[in-house]
Amino acid sequence: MARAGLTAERVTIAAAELADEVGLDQVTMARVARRLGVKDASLYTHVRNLEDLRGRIALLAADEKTLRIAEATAGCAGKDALVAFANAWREYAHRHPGRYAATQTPIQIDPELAAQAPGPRRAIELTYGMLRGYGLAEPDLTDAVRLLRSTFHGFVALEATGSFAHKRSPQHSWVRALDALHTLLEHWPPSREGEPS
Amino acid sequence: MARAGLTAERVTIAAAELADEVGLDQVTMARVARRLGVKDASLYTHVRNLEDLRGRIALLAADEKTLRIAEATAGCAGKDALVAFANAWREYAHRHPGRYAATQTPIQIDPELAAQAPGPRRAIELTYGMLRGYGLAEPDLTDAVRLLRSTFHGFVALEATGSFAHKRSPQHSWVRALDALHTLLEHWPPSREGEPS
DNA sequence: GTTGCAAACCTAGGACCCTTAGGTTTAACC
DNA sequence: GGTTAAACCTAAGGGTCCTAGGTTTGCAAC
Repeated sequence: MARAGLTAERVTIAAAELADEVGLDQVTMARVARRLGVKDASLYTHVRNLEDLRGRIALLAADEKTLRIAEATAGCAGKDALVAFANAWREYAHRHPGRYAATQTPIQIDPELAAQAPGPRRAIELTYGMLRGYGLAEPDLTDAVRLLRSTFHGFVALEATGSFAHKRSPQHSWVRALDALHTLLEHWPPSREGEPS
Repeated sequence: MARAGLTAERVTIAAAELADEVGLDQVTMARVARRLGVKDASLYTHVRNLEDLRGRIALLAADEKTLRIAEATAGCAGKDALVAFANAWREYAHRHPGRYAATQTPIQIDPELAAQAPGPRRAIELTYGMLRGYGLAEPDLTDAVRLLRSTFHGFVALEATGSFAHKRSPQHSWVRALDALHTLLEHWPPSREGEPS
């Protein structure tokens, strides 16, 4: 019988495809093995266990998402960059719900493996770069980055759980949210640190 | 042997406690049963299956969170209301990570059961009420509500997954995010609907 | 108090999954 | 061709979910 020619990466990709198709919690060793035409025990040569596999999906997703954002924002600045960044983020989450869900799990990722992944570091650079035009300085810059990431992630997460009732299209609210965030970045409130609250 | 006197509600509460202690994905029929001093098969008299139980945890959490927010915002207005609302949200997520995580699962909740839960409806009322002072009209009001919910949820979700590196305390960023959102609500950008984009 | 009954709880068991241990086959290299 | 490391397998133990069907319990009505 011809050998399947597996590798940790191919197993991860199969698992990621499965996650997008049937949901992350339906990603099981047995199911991934069946998709690859292999017995489940054979996967343990390439992947430590199910938790490790989930972590690998998360890292793959982070890398892919970062890449999409980098492509989308290349050459943009100001509000164009903000919109491109945000739309790339949301599109990735829509297109790959299972992969995206994997990024939401509390971290249990092998640190050694994570160190090799370029995604997270690059994502930070991209985000800070996108905000360069708004003229913020630390620590406001970090606060603004966190606010943006929170809003982007929160929006797609709520969308995914069906938390937006149907009155108004999420797409409309999304566009308006980006308008609002742009305005906010242009009028970032001055810090009152040190003052009595 | 004395009967345990279970009910769907008591099973749900035991499961919710377990979720907070060991994580939502560790909440298993067998484990809940052990905690209640009962065989796992016995739980099926009160709860349809594991998915149903998860849905019940989510509804419980939604109700509890809404209640905390209602208590916290009672008598507040303007920025005070915003801050009280947001802090109550975040504190609930911190204090009950497992319950909170349950609210993030894609909905598969029994509609009949969900209809009985007062949480979601009340939460919407509270959120709109909190924004009353900012003088927004529909559809901006809905967009603003969605933006706030996205940011609140996104922030605590990213916090929970350890996505904020340790450079700056999340608490600082949170306070600044609330400042920023308050400013934003006071200067909500005018709609340009109908204009060419 | 006795009887009846509905619900609570149990045992038994099948199907699936995760993971380890150890054997066999493949492919590549000397 | 022979050696070797890795890929892949079978076998098996233990855990989980859930159903089917039997007991027991506690209440309520006679």
